[in-house]
Amino acid sequence: MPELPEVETIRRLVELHLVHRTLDSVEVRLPKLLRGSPFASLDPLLGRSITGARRRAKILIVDWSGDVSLLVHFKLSGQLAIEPAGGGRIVAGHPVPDPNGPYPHTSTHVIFGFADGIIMYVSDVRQFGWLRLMPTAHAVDVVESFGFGPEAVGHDSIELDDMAARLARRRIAIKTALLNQQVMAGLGNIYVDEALHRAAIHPGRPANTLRAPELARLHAAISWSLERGIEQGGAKIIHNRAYPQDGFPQVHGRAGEPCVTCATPISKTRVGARGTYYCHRCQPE
DNA sequence: TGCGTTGTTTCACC
DNA sequence: CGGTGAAACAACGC
Repeated sequence: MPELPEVETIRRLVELHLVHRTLDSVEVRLPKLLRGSPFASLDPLLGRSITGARRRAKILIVDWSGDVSLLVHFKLSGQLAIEPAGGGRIVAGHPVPDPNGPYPHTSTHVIFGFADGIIMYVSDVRQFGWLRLMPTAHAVDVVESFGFGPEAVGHDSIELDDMAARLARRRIAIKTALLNQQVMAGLGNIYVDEALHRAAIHPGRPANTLRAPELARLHAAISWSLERGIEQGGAKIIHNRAYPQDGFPQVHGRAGEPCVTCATPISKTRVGARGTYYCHRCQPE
């Protein structure tokens, strides 16, 4: 479930709490999560400190002293929790299991122990995520090898004309096109539903049939939905229901709840085999 | 208990 | 080569 806003939230937490902290211990309880990693363990990080955290698409890049970088993909259910020196716990990413319960738990797979007693937990209920450790010089190449399109939000995000050109050569459903990270990078199943609702476009519309005003609305709506998500520190969807009530997300996970625009009950359907929420009145075929 | 779940890859094909 | 559509895959909770 972590999409761009959740990963960006995690990135900011790492930057805020962990930069310049030295790693005293690391325990990888589920080594298979290092799948595809050039280094088979995280031990090379011991004694090093975090120098910064970057993000490209839904990939987090944590840079360490000694010019090594840790790439993390949270996939469906990855989560990061930090217990700062002063106590308490800050959690971002997937909201399950209960962030207020005891840690580590059965889905906690990597535990980082930093100086001053700061602890960072990487948890993943579905175990679909991965971590890859590599020289920093390789990190950008590895990320580029995924062929991501421009970022969907931010200072260097995709421009309207570029987005229009990319969509013009596809006749697949607009929702499916927007989920393709090579078209643009960052949207997932939650925020794509939010953006299409905001832009009043039916998720099944062939991408190449959108007209100029619709493309302009969509471009603005994509930024809007991702920015709202970042502001809020990510979306909270538990068992296909959105929280808090009457909050954001406004559409995804809200089947049967009233549309914020017209009060029509939100519908649930499938587009490209993905659960899709929309308002059949605001977003006609 | 088999189904639902999503981000991503793979594959056959045009 | 690039787009399409469908299937597959990861593994768990309910």
